Amino acid sequence: MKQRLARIREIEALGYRAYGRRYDFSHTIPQILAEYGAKTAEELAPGPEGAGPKAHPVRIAGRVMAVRRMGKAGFAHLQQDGERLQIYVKKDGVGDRDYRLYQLLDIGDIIGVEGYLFRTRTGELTVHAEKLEFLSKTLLSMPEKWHGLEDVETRYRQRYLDLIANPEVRKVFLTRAKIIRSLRRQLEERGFVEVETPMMQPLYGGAAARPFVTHHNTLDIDLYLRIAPELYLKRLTVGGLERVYEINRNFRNEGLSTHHNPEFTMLEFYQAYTDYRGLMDFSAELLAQVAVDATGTTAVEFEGHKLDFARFERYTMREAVVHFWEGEGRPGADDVANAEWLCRHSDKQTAGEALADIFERHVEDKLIQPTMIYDYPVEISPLSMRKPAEPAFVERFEIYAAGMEIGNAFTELNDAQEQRRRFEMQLAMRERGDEEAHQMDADYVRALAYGMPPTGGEGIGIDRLTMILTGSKSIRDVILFPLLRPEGPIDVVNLMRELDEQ
RNA sequence: GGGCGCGUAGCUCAAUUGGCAGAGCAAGUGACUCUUAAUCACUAGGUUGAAGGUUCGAUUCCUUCCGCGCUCACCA
Repeated sequence: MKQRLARIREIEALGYRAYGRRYDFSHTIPQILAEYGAKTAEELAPGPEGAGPKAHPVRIAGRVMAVRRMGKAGFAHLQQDGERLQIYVKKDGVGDRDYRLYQLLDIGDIIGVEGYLFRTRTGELTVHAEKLEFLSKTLLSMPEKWHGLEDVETRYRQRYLDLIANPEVRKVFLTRAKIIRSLRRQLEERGFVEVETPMMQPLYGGAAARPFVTHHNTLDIDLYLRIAPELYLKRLTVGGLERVYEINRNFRNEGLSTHHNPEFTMLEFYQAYTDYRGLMDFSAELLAQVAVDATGTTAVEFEGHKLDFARFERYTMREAVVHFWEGEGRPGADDVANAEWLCRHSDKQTAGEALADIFERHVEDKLIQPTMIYDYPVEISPLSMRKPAEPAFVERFEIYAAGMEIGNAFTELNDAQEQRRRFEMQLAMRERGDEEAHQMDADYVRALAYGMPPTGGEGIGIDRLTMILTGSKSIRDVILFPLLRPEGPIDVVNLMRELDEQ
């Protein structure tokens, strides 16, 4: 770093700014590659009509990623938007001052180059430089040039380096943006309105999870970071926003794993006058289109499996247990409907909880193909409507792919009296020590008491969906800054202070 | 929280049974006006994650701690 700080003075002595200002480029590097990438040397060279040697003048800017110097001339690669273009700098071509600047370049510096396009002897599209401008100095050295940056911890902590060094990482996050854009566009086309509801909530609800707690000083109250936006969004359907959605963060104070980050992004949407059957059909359409928008096809590769979002499988939870059971003691349809059999195969208290438990242990990780599992036990679904013919079950389904849950949806319970009873059931569970049981949300019950239209609601985990559509096996690879333990002192700053004092 | 594994130069990695801590890239100096993992010569770069222990001697063996990864548990 000492050398590089000294180099700043050399750059300034030549009359350049080490930290430049505005640079009006004529093309981005990807634009040049797209526009001229297919042009031959002859097409770029001065034409017979006398187009002149500067037929294709360009001004570009980018980060220096490689330099090859050969005495009085040399090459460098500039990177912008994840793509690289070579420049050729010849002492005769740029003059002594710019050539001296070229000799001072470090890998990682950001420069502007004005010149014209040509092809080298080996055929690479290159900018023949005529004028250089210095735009920003790097004080630290870049990751190694052909292994890139591989240390997983550094990649997560210093994501900017990961993005510079590993172009495929950039692609993952661009795909994530496409997924979100596709969902927004499809929802907007169907008349959904995007809203924002509180992330700091006096009562948390809408899911079973432990919350983060924070404090508001002036009001002197504790607030919870939301575990789900659900109850607020349904208040809005009461208010006549019949199609609403929200894409934003939820926070759950739980363990970290390759499938869990404490803050994660959910899409939740609510549509009045439909039910879970309507949402199953809608989800299949929505996700198939997202897959196309993000990857160009409905069939994606994940961990060696071909997943086709154009072909959703559907099973009831009970069917799934029968169908996917492996090994000894495979149950029949009558077994999974039998409370005694269920309780014998789980240590849960009720038949419904036992069924869900058995499903999670025997089925969930086998749901590789995109699958919808429907008809859930009422015990684990305090906010969904019961099936009229089967009151032990609710009109709920979850979407699975690659062995992960990526969505959860149900016909919303809009009977205020029944909702009040369900909350009281949850309160009883809470008193028995279940930290994750729902709190009574009196305001929500009051909202329902004004009448909510029959409504279907759904949540889709954006991070997990992105994992599947980008082939990422850890959720940390699809979150730019995943939660890590704090790093401790960063000695670069101390070094900078010492060098500054000298 | 449990189990397994990893931590060596800025980066990517070596180091035999416990016997002088190394290479490539990056960096510095010099040569070179079409190179592309540029090449060639030379130079510098280390608290081997931390602390303790065993030993004549520890990157190597032991203990504890720190950080990270995988995995199990937890997590509709």
